[in-house]
Amino acid sequence: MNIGDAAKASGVSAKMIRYYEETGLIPPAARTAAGYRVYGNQDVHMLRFIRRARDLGFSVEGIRELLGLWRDRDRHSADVKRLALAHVAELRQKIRKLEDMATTLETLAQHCHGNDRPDCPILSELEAPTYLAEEAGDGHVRNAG
Amino acid sequence: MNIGDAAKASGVSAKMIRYYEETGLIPPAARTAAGYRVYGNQDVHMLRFIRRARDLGFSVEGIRELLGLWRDRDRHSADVKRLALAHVAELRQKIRKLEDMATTLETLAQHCHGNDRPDCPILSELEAPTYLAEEAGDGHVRNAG
DNA sequence: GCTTGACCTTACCACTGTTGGAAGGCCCAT
DNA sequence: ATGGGCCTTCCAACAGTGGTAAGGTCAAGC
Repeated sequence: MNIGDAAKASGVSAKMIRYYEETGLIPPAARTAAGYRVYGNQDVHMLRFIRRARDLGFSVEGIRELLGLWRDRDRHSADVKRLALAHVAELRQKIRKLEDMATTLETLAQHCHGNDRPDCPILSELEAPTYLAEEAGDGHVRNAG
Repeated sequence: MNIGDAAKASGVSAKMIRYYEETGLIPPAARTAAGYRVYGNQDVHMLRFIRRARDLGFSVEGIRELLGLWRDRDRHSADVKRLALAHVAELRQKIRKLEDMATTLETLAQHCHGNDRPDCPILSELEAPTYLAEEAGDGHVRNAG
């Protein structure tokens, strides 16, 4: 199977397959005399595994660890679980951050008349934080002059 | 004021200030005879504006529009609001995606014994989707086998 | 056997936003 | 004039993907 077929079968683009090989995420594929990469069903299986891990938001590094566990028949499911839960924690943290942004902005937008006048609390906020105020705990310089 | 002072005063790193100038987000700074960039209070003001917009998750492109509106004394607050709300929608979409990932993974992890045995539903899932099924739309479980 | 076209190869560039470093110039204080 | 700290530009890197160029290869048709 050539790379194009493997790509179709796995849902990972040929581009990405080469990239994963180059960065060592997957072992180098066998080659034909002409230099074409050759893949078997086992490889497609692995590629699919990778794609699903990516769909779950794992980074390439995370996937690397996951793959190691996957290949290790003597793995402990505790290790897999730990990896997954750590990733969930990361995800949740990102979500929290994004939600803070969204709610702040939404509150601001609610207070914006949204008409043809120029005055807008969103811009005011960006000029000088009021709602945001003390986000990163660096004290209170608060527009000293 | 040199770039270092402007950086400290605005919370945008000197590196980033140069980058923003290079990419046209901000106008080229005035220069001394020696080529040093020179900034005034107005510039620091703008830099702070940018930093806050970034803190709210706006992309550089979004900030570019925001800045345009900010500078436009004849702006309509409706335009600002529209921009902000569009960004909120993007944010919420990202959040939803992330949340889907997190809950899926969490569910999987709950079913994982997390012991020293190798069998683990997380890896099984990555091998062949069951919970995930059709990722982007309805989360219909298809365990037809 | 030759052409065509689809596919493959490597090797770059772009994007997004930020950080880091290197090599050298400038400014201020001493 | 020397030293330290700031400034300058350029180059690389991160993650991950898309794109493009220039060329080789394979399978088919005529």
